[in-house]
Amino acid sequence: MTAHEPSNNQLGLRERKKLATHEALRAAALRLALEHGPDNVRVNDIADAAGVSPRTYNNYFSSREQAIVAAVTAERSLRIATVLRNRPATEPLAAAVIDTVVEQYIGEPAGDALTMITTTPRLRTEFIDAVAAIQPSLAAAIAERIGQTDSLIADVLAAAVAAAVRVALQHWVQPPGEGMLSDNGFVVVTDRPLSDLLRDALECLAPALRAADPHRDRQSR
Amino acid sequence: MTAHEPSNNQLGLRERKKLATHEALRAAALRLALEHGPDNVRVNDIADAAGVSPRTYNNYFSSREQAIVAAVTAERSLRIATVLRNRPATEPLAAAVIDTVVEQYIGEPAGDALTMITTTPRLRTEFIDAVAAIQPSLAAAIAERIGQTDSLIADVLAAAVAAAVRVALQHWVQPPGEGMLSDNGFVVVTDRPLSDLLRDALECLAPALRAADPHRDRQSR
DNA sequence: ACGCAAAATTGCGTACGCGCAAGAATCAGT
DNA sequence: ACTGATTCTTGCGCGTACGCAATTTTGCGT
Repeated sequence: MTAHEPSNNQLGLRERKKLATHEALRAAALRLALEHGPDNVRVNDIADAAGVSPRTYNNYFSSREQAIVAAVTAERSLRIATVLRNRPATEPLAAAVIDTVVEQYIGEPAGDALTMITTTPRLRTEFIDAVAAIQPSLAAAIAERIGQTDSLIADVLAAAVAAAVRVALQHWVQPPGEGMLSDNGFVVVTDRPLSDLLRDALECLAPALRAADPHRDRQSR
Repeated sequence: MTAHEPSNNQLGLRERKKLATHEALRAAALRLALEHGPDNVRVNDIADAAGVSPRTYNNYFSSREQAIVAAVTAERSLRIATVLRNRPATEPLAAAVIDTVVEQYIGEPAGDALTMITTTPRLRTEFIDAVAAIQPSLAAAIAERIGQTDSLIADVLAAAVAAAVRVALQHWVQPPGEGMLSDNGFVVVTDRPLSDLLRDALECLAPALRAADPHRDRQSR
């Protein structure tokens, strides 16, 4: 009898506890970072607040900043996939992907944490790397839409989209020229809003997305 | 005037020393890794062999593996840019980029070190991250070709190309996911050579490259 | 209910990443 | 050549990352 599943959930107790500590660590990391500043919080404190040992922390996160950023990026990855799946199947792939991604990065519910991230260099780099986390779920959603068994194409497109988002974020926090240095380097001197940068960046990839779209009829530009 | 241009030589003594220690550290890291195995070499040993302090090592490389990988990836980044510039200007952008990139990743002169990298997990991830290093020089070459003043488009395309290379490498080193079953129940085995994976991955982005090409006339394919 | 296997947590020890400040080397102007 | 200003190097110290092995918890068969 292999079905010994707990009636409570379809997930074993083990997995639930794992997820619980994961969530606890994320929440504690974000809360402490917002309270005392991101540089004045030690791994020991986070582990303490989550009720685990510091060693356990490193079983879940490979760096201190990763937990803080993960709290913000956590569900954004999954939301992109689900939102993309709920788009009408008749919609062109390019438009669906671009609208979905842009929508997730401008409606900021975590505005407070977002400014902290963009103003702390260590968190910034970690955050920019974190957009790569959307690749797997995005690739799955794209593969589902184009109905391909070969995962390479979907992975490449998802990775390209993630890369475009990353570039847009880099251009957002850093104006490209070195001469544009403000005296303090203190942040987010944006000549253009993030939504514009995101749209322009993703628009570059639209032709590639159209080429992979199985039901591309005539799609206006 | 804070010009960094000594009249004596093309490059000041300061810069030359910097480059020399950089090169010494790379060479020492690669040599020691090949001799004693990548896990049996300490930062102290590398710094010792290069004649600098361990602290100086971290002024040049942010991680231990980075030096080893940098020894292999070092000039590949610059070679891509220069090769791309030497292509005939009339050639379509997509073909030039794809051919150039593929060409740089299959003619392996460092076959011995390459196997060490692909067999060591820590080095593998570092190597896959290292392909992102081609982005700046590639972006410069692309921007030069499309004659755009806006760096965003060139950056996005370069990042997308780098991401495609990264995905191809990931598919190369990883046997396909354990659950990769097609609808017929056949396992999709991607035991294909790296050059094929690279071409397929980059071909996905070809439409985007063509769309950005200023003199795209009639391009076959 | 019992017991064994798999897996997670934890303490410990070692090595790494990096900020800081003092010292040395290098560069520009006089 | 002298001088002051950058810039690189280095020792020191703190906090982090991670392998290892012992312990505890959970999963599953009997």
